[in-house]
Amino acid sequence: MSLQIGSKSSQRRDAIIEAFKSCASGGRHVTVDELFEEAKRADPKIGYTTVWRTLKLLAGAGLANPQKFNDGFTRYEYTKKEHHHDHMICTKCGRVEEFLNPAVEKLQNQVAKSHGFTMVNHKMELYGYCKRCKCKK
Amino acid sequence: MSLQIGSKSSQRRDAIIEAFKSCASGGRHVTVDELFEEAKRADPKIGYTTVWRTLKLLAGAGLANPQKFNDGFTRYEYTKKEHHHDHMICTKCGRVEEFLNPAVEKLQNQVAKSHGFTMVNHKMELYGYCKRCKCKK
DNA sequence: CAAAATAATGAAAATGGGTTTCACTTTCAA
DNA sequence: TTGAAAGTGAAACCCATTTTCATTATTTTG
Repeated sequence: MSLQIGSKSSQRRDAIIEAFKSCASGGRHVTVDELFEEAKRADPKIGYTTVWRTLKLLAGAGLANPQKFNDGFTRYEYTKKEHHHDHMICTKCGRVEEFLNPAVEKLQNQVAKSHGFTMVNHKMELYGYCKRCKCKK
Repeated sequence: MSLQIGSKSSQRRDAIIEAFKSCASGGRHVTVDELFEEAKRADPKIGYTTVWRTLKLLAGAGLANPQKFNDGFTRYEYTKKEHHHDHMICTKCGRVEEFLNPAVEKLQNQVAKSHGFTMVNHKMELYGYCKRCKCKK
């Protein structure tokens, strides 16, 4: 039930991972602080550093994916799935939606190739107003 | 000859803008520090803060475009041209190449629309090895 | 042209997210 | 049981960015 990451188990770490899973399962992209707040509800003694370290560990293990958008914060998404995807970020409410468009992916490869560029990675972000916010505006 | 930005002219500012133009004209994406170094060659008394402020002013005036890639630095590109473009970043030598692919742009709009998203802005970055670095690897 | 008003400047300090340190605690294997 | 190894958290550190403030340069005004 507890994800083995280091060589020793730890209730705190488990709690953080649990919190991360429940917090980020809906596809949410959480910041360290957000997860810290969430984890404190399970155990108020948990410190920021441990949350940060746990996210690093998860990222190292391929279970969390760090993303940097334009607001300066590093956000982590839960990656049970391994498939690549891109992001749509609502600049009003902060909502992040994921999407994957094979045609875009293919085009990116073509563009890279035509420039003699060996692409190992890429990133695409659409900024604007999500379905909900576009009305309220 | 000197770009009027504030309400008073300033030799320092002019020198910084000159440096930026020569520095970034080749399409280079310069950091504040890089421009600072360059500007000091024109006038050693120029301070970092003034360079930073001038870049802010230029950005506000639409003459410089701030970009954040994955290395933590803000880079400014010179925008005489208003057209949008995306970036290919070599993770080895740091070289940044610009490109624009109309098909990609069109697809991005389609993707956004199909998600009920009103896109006001977007960003695409390809990370990998540029023509030069791919061989040396 | 002198003096007052206003803008620009740069050194230094503050900010803030991220990362490391270190003394202390917990876990686990022998 | 016990001590070596891993985990923890508070505090310190890092470092690009931003703000502050006393000083300097430029412009305006009398």
